[in-house]
Amino acid sequence: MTLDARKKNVLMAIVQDYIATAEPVGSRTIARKYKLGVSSATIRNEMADLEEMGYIEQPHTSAGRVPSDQGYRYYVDHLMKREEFNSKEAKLVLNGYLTKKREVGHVLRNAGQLLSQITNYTGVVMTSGLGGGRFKHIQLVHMGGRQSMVIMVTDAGAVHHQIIDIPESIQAVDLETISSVLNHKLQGKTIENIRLTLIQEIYFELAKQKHILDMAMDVIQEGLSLETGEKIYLGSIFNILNQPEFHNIEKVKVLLSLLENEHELANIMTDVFQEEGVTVRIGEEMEDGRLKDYSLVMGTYHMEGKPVGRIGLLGPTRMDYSRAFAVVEYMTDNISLVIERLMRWRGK
Amino acid sequence: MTLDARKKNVLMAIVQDYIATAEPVGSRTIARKYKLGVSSATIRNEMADLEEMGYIEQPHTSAGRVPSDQGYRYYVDHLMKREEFNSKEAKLVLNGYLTKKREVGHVLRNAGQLLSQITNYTGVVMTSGLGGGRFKHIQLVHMGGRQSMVIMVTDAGAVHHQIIDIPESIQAVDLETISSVLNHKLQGKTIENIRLTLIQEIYFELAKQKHILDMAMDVIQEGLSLETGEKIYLGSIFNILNQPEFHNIEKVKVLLSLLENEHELANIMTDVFQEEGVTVRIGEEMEDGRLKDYSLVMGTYHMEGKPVGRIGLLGPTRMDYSRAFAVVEYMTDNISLVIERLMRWRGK
DNA sequence: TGTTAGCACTCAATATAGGAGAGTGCTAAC
DNA sequence: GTTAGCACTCTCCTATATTGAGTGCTAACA
Repeated sequence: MTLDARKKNVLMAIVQDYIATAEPVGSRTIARKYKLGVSSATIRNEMADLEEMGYIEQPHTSAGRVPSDQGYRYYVDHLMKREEFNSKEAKLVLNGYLTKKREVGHVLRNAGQLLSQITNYTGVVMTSGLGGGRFKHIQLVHMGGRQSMVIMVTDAGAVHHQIIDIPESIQAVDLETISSVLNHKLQGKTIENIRLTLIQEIYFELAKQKHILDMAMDVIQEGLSLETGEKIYLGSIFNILNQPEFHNIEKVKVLLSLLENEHELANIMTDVFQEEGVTVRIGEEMEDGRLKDYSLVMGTYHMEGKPVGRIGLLGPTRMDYSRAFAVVEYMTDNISLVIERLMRWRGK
Repeated sequence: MTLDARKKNVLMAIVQDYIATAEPVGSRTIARKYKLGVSSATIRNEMADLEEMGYIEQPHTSAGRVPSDQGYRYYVDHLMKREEFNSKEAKLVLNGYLTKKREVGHVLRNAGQLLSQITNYTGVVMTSGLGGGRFKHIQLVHMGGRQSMVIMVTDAGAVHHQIIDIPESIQAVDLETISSVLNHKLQGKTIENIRLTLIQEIYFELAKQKHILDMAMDVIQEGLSLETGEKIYLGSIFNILNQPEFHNIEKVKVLLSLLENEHELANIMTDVFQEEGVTVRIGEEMEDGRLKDYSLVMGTYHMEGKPVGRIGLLGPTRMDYSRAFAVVEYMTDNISLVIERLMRWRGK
C-alpha cells in the first residue's frame, strides 16, 4: 500500500491544511496554496484515489476532504517533519517547581498544567513507577489515646502514612521497639525480597504486638507494591475547549466523563507502556469508543534509565502532531532530568 | 420592602416553577398550576409590581418572568420550605471511604464526588483548618548520599514531608539527635506557642547542625501554620453539564476557568467563613463577575466544635435551593462526624 | 496516456418570509 | 379590587429560495 510522490504531497497538503484551518479542504485550495504544479482537476483525481484507499473522507458530497484516522497515521509515520521544541521559559518553569517544593508530585502536577498551557490540548501525567521501591524507614508515632500513625518511607522518596487503632495498653516505648525492629530487618528490601521466613522472624520477635504488626505490615506492603503510587495528574481541561471541535457540549461531556475517571485514563495510557520514544494513538486505534475523535500523543519519562511514568497530550485527531511530538519529547526529557536531580541520593 | 401574602405566593410560584422547568413562567401558567384563586389578569398585575420592585425580570417583552438575584434571595430567606435530606446510601458511602483508607484527604475528596453525584451540581470541599495543629512528632530519615527526609506529624493527623540536602559528614546518629531534641522541645506546641527563647534554646543545643535545623524548622513552621493544608477537592464537573443552562460552551469555559484555579475558588469560599449554618451567595452577590449566573450554597464542617473546613455546592442561580440546603447541611454534619471518628484520639 | 478545462450536479449554509404561540399591557366592565 | 377581552410584541419554528464551495464526469489536448 505505497503511495507515489504526488499522492503523498496531496495527502500531506490535506492533512496540514486541515490541521491549520479545521475546514474540509478542497481541490482548488490545494492547487492554489500548495504549488504542486498541477491543476485542481488532477488533484481531484488523486483525491478520489486517496479516498478509495481510505486515507481521506468526505463529510458530505459537496464538501472538501478530511483526513481519516488512517490518513493521519500515514502522515505521522511517513510524511511528518519532526521538529524540535525548545523553550527556555518552559525549562525555567519546570525547574522553578522543583526548587520551590522538592517533591515529585508537585513537579508532575505542574508539568501537566504546563503541557496544557503550551499546547492548548489536555496534558496528562501518569506516574506508575514510584511504588515498587525499597524499604527505607518506618516510624510508628503515638497520637495519644488509642491511635497511632504509621509512616513509611521508600528509597524512591515516597511517603506513606496511615492512622491505626492500637490497644490502650501500648506504650510509646513499644511502638519504638516495633519501629526499630522493622527498620532493622527490612532495610533495603523490595516487595519481592521480603521472604516468608523474614516475616516469621519479625512476628516471632514481636509476638506480643501481633495486632499492630499486622497493620504496619499492611502499610509496608501497600507502599512497596508496584501499583501503589499510580497516580494521574491532569492538566487544564479549559485549554482544549479553545479547539473549534468543541462547539457542541456533547463532546465536552464525553471527554469529561473520561477524564474524571482516573482509572480508565490510566488503562488507556498503560496500553502502550512498553513502546519507547514518543508514540501516538489516533482515534479509533484506541479501544474506548469515546475517544474516537481524539488522539493521544504519549511519551515515557525515566529515572535512572528505568521508565517510571508517562505523559500524554490529548487533543482532537486534528491536532498538530508535529508540535505535539516535539513538546512531549521535550517534556519527557526534562521531567526525567528534574526527577533525577530531585532523587540523586543514591550512588554519586 | 415587605410583600403582601399574595405577592409572596406569586413570587414563590415563579421561583419554584422556574427552578423546575428552566422556562420563563407566565401569568397563565401560574393561574393554572398554582391555585391562587385569582385569574391570570390579576397575577399579571402582581407580576408588574414584582418586576418594578426588582424581584423578577423579563428576558424579552413577550416572554414570561424569571426571578432576579434579589428574587431568589427573598425566596431563600423568607419563602423556601426547609426540607430534610436523609440518605442511608450516602451515609454508607461516606463511612465506606472512611474504613477503606483512614485518611482525611480521602474522605474529603470523595465527599466532593458524592455531592456532585447526588445533586447534579458541582461539589466543592475545602479544608482550611487542618494546618494550625500542634506539633506531634518529627523524624529525619537519612536517604543515603547527601539527602535526608524530614517528616513531621501534627496532632490533627496531617503529615508533612520534604527532602533536604545535608552535608556529607552527617551521620544517621546526628539526625537521630536532632529528631529527638526537636521532639522533646516542641511537643504539643502550636505555631503561636513557639517562643523565640525556645528556638534559641534549640539552636544552642544543636549549634553544630544549624544548617539542617534551618530546613527542619522550615518544614515545621509550614506544617503548623494556618494556611498550610488549605486544599480544595472538586467533585465532578461532568454532572453540572446536565443542567440546561450549559447549552453554550462559553458558560462552560467561564466555569472551568474558575474551577481550575484553586486559589480563586478558595477566596470565594472563605469570603463567608464566619457565618454559621448553611449560607448561600446568589449570582452577583459574589464579587467575581464570572459567577454572575451561579449560586454557591455553603456550609461549614467542624472538628471538636471548631470549624475546620467548608463544603459548597455550585449550581446555576436557578438551582434547587431547598434541596441544596438540605444536602449541604446533611453533608457537613456527616463529614464532621466522620472526621471526628477518624481523629478521636485526644480526650475521650 | 496523463492532464486539463468545462460543466452539470449536489448539498450545507445562509437568508427570507410567513405563521403559530406564548405572553404582556391596557381598557372597560363587573 | 378583579376580571374578561383584545391588540400588540416578540421568539421560535418551518418552509422556501439563494448562494457558493466542491465534486465527478466528459471531452479535448499535449
